[in-house]
Amino acid sequence: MAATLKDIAREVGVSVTTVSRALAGYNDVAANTKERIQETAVRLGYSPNITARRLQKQRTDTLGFIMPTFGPRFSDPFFSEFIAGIGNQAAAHKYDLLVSTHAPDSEGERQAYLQAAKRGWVDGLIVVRTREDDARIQLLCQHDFPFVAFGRTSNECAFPYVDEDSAAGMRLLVQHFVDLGHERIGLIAPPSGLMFGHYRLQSFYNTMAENNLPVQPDWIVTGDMTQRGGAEAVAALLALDPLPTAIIGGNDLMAIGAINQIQQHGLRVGQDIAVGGFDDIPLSAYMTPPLTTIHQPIYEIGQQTCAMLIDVINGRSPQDPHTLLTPTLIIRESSGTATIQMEGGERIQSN
Amino acid sequence: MAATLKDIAREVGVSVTTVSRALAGYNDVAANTKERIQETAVRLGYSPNITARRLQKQRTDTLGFIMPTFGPRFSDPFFSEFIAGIGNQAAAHKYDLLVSTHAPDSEGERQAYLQAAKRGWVDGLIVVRTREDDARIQLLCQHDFPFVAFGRTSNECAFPYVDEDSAAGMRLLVQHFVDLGHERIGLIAPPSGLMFGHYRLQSFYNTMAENNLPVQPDWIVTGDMTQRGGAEAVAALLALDPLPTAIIGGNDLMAIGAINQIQQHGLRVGQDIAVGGFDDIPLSAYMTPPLTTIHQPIYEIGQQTCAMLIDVINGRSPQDPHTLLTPTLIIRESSGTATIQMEGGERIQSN
DNA sequence: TCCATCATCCGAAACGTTTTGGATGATTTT
DNA sequence: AAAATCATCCAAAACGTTTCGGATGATGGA
Repeated sequence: MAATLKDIAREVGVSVTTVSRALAGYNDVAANTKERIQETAVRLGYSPNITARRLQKQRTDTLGFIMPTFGPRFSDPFFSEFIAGIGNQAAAHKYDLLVSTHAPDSEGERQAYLQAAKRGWVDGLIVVRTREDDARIQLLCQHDFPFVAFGRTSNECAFPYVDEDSAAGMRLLVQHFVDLGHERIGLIAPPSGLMFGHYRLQSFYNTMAENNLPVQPDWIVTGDMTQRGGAEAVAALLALDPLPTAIIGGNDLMAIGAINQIQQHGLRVGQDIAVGGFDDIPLSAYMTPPLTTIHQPIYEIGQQTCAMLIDVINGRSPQDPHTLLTPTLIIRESSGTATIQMEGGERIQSN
Repeated sequence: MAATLKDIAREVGVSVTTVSRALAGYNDVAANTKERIQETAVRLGYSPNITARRLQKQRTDTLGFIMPTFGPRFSDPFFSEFIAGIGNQAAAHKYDLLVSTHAPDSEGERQAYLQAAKRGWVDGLIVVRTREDDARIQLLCQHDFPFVAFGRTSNECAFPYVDEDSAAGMRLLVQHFVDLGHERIGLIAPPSGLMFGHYRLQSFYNTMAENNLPVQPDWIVTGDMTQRGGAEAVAALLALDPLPTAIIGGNDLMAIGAINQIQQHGLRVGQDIAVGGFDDIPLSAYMTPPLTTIHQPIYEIGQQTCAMLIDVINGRSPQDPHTLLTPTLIIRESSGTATIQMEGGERIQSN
């Protein structure tokens, strides 16, 4: 149906080789033949068969991204923004983006990574939500398959990554609350096993300790990164006596779920209980009260991760392929600066 | 590097053809040769080269999805859920999913569809957020390229689609408010040109008319489908005198933005002003107050659209490839049933 | 004994591209 | 006039797979 090089060659009365070289811009084709070839190509609506080209070039010009989704029904705004970031960057470098979804640590996920690591599916992979002792990363390292991760891991193998400095982010947030006079701070932690959760948890303990504040085990609960998870997890915190005066959500979604529950309990967020989150998803500014949170430039992270992967694929890996992004604290009303500040706390500004 | 059919053939001492046929399960290969071939394939870690297979079979086993994104920074939870829906369905049928992002109606988008319509990139496309007189659909129809749309359009060409019955959804919502006693209802409409916005707008007018309620032109404003857009657009409504007593957001994101602004103005949502949305994104249940909205089963829509596309690609197109999903009304506190109901309004239940 | 049938195998072509390593004349240089 | 250079072209191989149309030899029936 669609025109091929052979069709053009026949039409112009020249060999397939010449057509190929003319269209590719080589200079060993006479100006006027080149012109005739180009004219015919346009007339016939020629467009190269990408599959054939890929077979010949032994590369797919395609990047892979396997979304870790919890359950079929899911909707984390993180991913649409992240995909937009890698997608646009990929397109800018003439790469396609192949997306598939699998439950984290499932057999299906393992299979997907295994298939990807075999030659011919994609040229490289982007890995997100790294886990402690991450089986995916181990597998890719073993197969020497090009990939870049968003997030670090505890595996020993060296690999390129982009990561946000979770520890710094948590420190900003905890210190913000401590400076406002809070001493009992609850944490809705991400599920254990997630690397960034690990960093955040550690940093939570550390920052509290630096301020000579004790941490009750009861103050730490775990949620599954969804609003529902946040709402469910915060119940345990609201049952404590004395109540925590501040609660940190492991991500904005959980913080939003927590806010909802706190308000259902008749407590005022930002006055009775301060709340903070992580991510600065677009919605966080439109909560009532607006959510204090740690800003993550998700789109840019996607771009950088993708750009680094393309470098790796083309052998242009930089000497230190590790980017650690410094997060910023976005102070909004949910941390209650308006009220508590008057009691003598000093306001911390981010930059 | 990776093993090919030829490697196995050499190892076993048999032809490439035989290896291919043995592995494909044909019955013209002796049982014991088949066994030796399989054993060797495993030992060599053989996995077929997908590109070569695609070239030979003249199909890519890949579906395409071009996300219409407004601006680089964007994050509509709709898309992560929708992608999960089509992605899982595609995987179930051994299809890959190619994703790219383009601004709606941009030249880049046109190019992307043009390239896709040429043979060899993907086997079929999924089109979302259909527009009135949709250039993408026109182009695909012209090229006779397989696709399924989520949403209808005003183009005359016939094509398969899945759509939600926007008119019915809007009717449910408006009638709900009317039944609660509201007469001045504001609408933050989706940008003009979007087909579902068109249906919703028409249905808004119709339902108001059916209830013998006038509609002031001032009551209709337009937002860009983001929280920010909703917040900005609602300002015009809040400047009216008399104020609308109910406001409908063209989607949940805009409704949430509107709620935020209404509360900033010192008005109580659900008491002073009722608010409704569209989509029932997971977050809508966790607003304060929780958002009354029209539920869209986005994940299922993704699945159905994808399943239909696969049917179309394989020539199994059903006689009537048009699915219209009936939406349901989810009543929550933002429509103020708790208070206004006491004034005599009758409560409408969804099912 | 001869022919048909059957089980098993394989050569070659095909998919559409890129690339290698020249070939062919014409033009320039010596 | 011979040799070197140059511009232009192309045949064939290669990428790895599937499939078409037999080929081969063994087995069965007549």
